[in-house]
Amino acid sequence: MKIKLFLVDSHLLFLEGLNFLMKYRSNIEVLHCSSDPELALNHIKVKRPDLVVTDFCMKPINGLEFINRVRAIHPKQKILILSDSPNILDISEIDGYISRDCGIENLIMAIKTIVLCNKKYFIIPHKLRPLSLKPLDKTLTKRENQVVKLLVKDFSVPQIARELNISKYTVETHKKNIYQKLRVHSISWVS
Amino acid sequence: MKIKLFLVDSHLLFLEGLNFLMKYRSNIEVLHCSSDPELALNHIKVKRPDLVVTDFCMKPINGLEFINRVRAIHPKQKILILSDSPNILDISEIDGYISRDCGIENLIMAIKTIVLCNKKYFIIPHKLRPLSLKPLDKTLTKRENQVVKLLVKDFSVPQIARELNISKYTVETHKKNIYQKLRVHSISWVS
DNA sequence: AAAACAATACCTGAAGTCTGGTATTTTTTA
DNA sequence: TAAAAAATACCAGACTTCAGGTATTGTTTT
Repeated sequence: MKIKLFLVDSHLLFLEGLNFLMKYRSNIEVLHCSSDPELALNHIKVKRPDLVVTDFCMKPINGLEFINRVRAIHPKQKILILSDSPNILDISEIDGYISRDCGIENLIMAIKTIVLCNKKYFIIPHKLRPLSLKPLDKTLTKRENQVVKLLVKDFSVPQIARELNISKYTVETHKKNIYQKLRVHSISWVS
Repeated sequence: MKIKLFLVDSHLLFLEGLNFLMKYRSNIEVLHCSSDPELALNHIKVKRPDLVVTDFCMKPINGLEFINRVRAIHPKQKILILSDSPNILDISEIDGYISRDCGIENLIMAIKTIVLCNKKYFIIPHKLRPLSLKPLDKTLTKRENQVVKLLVKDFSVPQIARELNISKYTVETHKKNIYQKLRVHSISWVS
């Protein structure tokens, strides 16, 4: 019985390479492979993978939102984050984290550990800061999402205020709320 | 006659996938494939690829330094940057830039355009800011490199001062010089 | 209709950043 | 050895960030 996988990663080139590796260098089956998390969410309603392997920094929905929405469909779905940057991440919410610096053997090891041994598997790089073991109970609002997207693009508060046609004080409030919700203390922890 | 390539990327998993794709899905030959830029520099002394395809954010030497050192060996070596983050980048120094978001067909197109048509090929994402068309004439000193490495890890000036056992004023001076040399105004333009 | 949520706006103080300086000591290179 | 480069240290002013508030106006949801 083959392990069945979903692959989600905004980096198409990475995704194509990984899909190809899985096909010809492992006995793992890729049920669905997409650079669009929305599309992946549609497919997960009908196909049940053993594991979802996903990037964290994605558009248009970020990793946190993606995880939440996967879990809204299948609450016990196993998820492995495959990323390389400092993320908002609550490690109690996922089944594993592995860096892009790792090799394919390591990834396959992670997948097998999670699916076959029913264990969690973490390789946490220096830049990653798992901030809390409590679930992030609050999700960002529409406006907060707009603000966070500009913040990670390195827009300053006055620039965001101009962009969204609101007061700089409002932007500061949103920023404050975003930090509280995501339990971070600087925007570099997000991007 | 096959196009001969060097692949350099710190993300081993990405590299392995790409190498595999090149082998079985194109008639491009990968002469050397490495996640260690130092190692690649050693090999480029004896093997002459048509094109070096490389990441920009690398350890222990960054993309800028890597390009400089490749050019010190072969001044006319063609170089294609394959990356995904906002970089210090002088586009006049390289032959192409392509994002990881692109597909394999796009990458192959870029490679062929550069090698066979002898043209430059750029797909510049939103986050990338090519800062100057003049070459960066000054390289960072040893100490400045130590500082910049901590800065991109999101260390504050006081933290760096503690880490390196020097005055915060010294760190500020280094930071100022780094910004001037790299022609940036914020550390987020580097990381 | 009442309660909860979302979006807006303003204030303050402590801390940090950035840019403009000056200036000395140590190390490297010509 | 003399000159150049690197590393060190300090100052000030304008500005930004972060965390702590308060408070009003819409918009959903129960």
